[in-house]
Amino acid sequence: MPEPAAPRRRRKDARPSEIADAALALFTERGFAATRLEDVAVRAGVSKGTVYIYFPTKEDLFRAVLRQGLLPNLEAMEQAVATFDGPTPTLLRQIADRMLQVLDTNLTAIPKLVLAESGNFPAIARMYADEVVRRAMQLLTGAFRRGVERGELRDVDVQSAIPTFVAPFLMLVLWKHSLGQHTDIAMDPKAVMETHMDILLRGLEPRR
Amino acid sequence: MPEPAAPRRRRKDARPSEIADAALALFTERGFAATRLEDVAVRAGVSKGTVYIYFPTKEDLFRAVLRQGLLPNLEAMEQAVATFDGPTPTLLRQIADRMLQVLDTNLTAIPKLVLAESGNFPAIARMYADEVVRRAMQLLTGAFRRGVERGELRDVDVQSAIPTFVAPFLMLVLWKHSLGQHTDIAMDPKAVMETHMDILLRGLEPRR
Amino acid sequence: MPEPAAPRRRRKDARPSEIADAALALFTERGFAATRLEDVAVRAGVSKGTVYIYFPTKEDLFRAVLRQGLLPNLEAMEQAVATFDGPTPTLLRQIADRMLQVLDTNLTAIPKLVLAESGNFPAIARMYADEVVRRAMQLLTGAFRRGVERGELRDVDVQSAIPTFVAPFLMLVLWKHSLGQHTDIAMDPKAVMETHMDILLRGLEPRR
Amino acid sequence: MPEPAAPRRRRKDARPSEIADAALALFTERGFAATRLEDVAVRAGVSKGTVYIYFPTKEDLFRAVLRQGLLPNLEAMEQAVATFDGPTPTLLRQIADRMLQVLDTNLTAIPKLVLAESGNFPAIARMYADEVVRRAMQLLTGAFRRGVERGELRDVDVQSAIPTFVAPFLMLVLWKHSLGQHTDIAMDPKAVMETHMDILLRGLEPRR
DNA sequence: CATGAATGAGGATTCATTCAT
DNA sequence: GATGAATGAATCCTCATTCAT
Repeated sequence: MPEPAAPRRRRKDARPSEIADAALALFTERGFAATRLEDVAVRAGVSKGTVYIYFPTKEDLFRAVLRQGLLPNLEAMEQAVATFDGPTPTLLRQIADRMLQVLDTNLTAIPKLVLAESGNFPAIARMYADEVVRRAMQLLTGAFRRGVERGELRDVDVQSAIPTFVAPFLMLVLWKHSLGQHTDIAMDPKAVMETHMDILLRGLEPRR
Repeated sequence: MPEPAAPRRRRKDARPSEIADAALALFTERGFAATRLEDVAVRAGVSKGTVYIYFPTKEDLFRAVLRQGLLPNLEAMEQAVATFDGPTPTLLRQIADRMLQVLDTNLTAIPKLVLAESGNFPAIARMYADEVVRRAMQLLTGAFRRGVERGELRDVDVQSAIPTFVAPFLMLVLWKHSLGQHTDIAMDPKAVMETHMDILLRGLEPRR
Repeated sequence: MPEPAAPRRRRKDARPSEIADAALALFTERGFAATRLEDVAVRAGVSKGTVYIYFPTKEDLFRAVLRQGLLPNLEAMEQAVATFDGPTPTLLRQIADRMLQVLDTNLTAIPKLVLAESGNFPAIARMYADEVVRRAMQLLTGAFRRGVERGELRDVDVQSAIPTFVAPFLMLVLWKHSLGQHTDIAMDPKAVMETHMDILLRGLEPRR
Repeated sequence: MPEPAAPRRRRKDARPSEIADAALALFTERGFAATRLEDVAVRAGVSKGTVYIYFPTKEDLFRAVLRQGLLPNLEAMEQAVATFDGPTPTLLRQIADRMLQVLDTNLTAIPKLVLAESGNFPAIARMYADEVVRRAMQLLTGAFRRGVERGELRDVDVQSAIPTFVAPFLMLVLWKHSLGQHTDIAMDPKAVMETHMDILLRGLEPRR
């Protein structure tokens, strides 16, 4: 029968998201299994028990972490694409710029996390594939098709072209959260994306 | 009363690599922390104790897993590039083909593993970055530079162009070992690489 | 701007006993250790913190639970026996009837509780044995002895005969709070006590 | 990553039942919830982990504890009753004697345990009620009916008479494992059962 | 060499208890 | 007084590691 006491903070109800933020950082850094709930608590500035007030299990915390902040961005992009009106190459550049901005965000930790843990959480993998990957692909497929239809892009197999477009971005994202932390190999996001778009758009230029 | 000779185990020395293979598969699937030594043992068809005969600790097993099989391939490629003699676009296509072959290999599990665990094993991350990534980049940088010098490729920032070249392959590799297992979203490696090379080479074509 | 008087809580001082009642019910059902203070609070319709206003620790609550309601009944019986004036068999029947009435009371939960927790609370076990069991035995011993002296009961070893008299009642009490909740095996208290008294009194009839 | 070692015993495969014995003792003494697995381990002379080799969860251990040794005794008694051939009062005395022997056994701990935990384990309560209580009642009902039919016992409501017969025994059993441990109130099993059978059999004597 | 029973440190989870509001 | 968010000791359970056979 315990009996001690202790101080306490008392910060509004930002608690849950503070905890989820801390968890996202640690899960990304160490992986889900290797992260101790106590470390999450410490990083969020609360006690172990407090984490359990908001998240019944470690897995629930994991789910909450993934829920926060992916869809919003995707929706914004979908909106932007749907309402865009100029030439497709410009649209693609805009998307690339947007990605570059997201790179500075801690949201980029999520893909690495999903990738690393998909084997342990099939349900989450499925959810992510369906809700995020599929939608992102549709978004891009739409943009590409638009370009082809308007005669602004060469008539390639749109479906297969998507990876060429996104892969470098994904690579930057993963690099940032893995090897990039441990080596001095240069990987300048801005330069990479610029060169990438240069090559890609030239490679998609319609034949004269 | 003599006993019939019991059929003893064959290939006693294949043991270590059998164990490492099993470990690679499980580490990739579940991550290092979430994989139990016992499961590795079962998958390798040996007992828990036997694993310890060959690998003093779980981390040693991890290191052994990573050691097997990456360098050899890289060296072969370096050789191929060094001795290649035709036009650079052809060289790049050959490299891409080679990558496509590697995709069917269980070696592709390694990048995912390194990516997922780099946070927990900085030394390994460093090693991988230096021994594999750096070398691969030099290899490709060399090929690109050769193309530029021979007037077969446009004069782009070679350093920054590498990601555009490799990222789709990396993406296929990671997809195969993560979300690809849990969704029916199509991702045909052959088609992807073909379209990719098509766009890339066209995008790198020197101006006429 | 005056606010309408909010309907405040009535019976502020009924609180402690309401809480003790809730605790008795839950302790009996699940045992002391398996009962969470929070559940007691919920059942009593108050908050966790409120329980602590009245009972400094869980163990204090336990003690309070046991204190309520045992002695009063015992005293009443002692009084009844002391003042009874008719034939002893009738006295014994009256005692049995009284027991039967107590059976409908939630007081019967206490014996089960004491029984289950005596290992964890030796002090309470001792208290219960001395204050309740011993007194009850004296009470009954007195009644039996009176019967023997008045020639209304056979001359048996009074001390050893008590269990024969009370055990069926104890059994009904325990049954009610344990297996009786989970089976459809019939156990009709009235019939049992009737048959019991019939056998017992006949068995104690003095020889002609 | 732990790394220590430790000595080890190596006692045949009595392990499981040794552990179950230790658990029975502690569960009875303190209750299921209040017993720590570690204490069971210590008492059984093994380590915490070893308990889990044989019993996946604490609840499984609980079930195993209950399984051991109840039915065998019941079956033996059923056998004895079925083959008995003399006068019914003698049969009843034999049953009582047998109970008295069981009293010295640690099997008597089980009823207390079931009683205390039935609220937390309804399934077990049901099982115990059906497999043990019901069978025991049938056994005794049979014996009583036989007596009535042979004109050796008075024609009472057999069903309701059972409690009068067994309750004192049950009381001795419970007393032994609860208050009996904490008080000096005398409760001599032999004397109690003797007086009990004396009263009971006289009370059941058929009218001349 | 191979085995798998045994060990115990480590981490997830629960809940009695405190205290700012 | 009442509340319930916060705390952290206590406990269940897991699994890397050891070692007698």
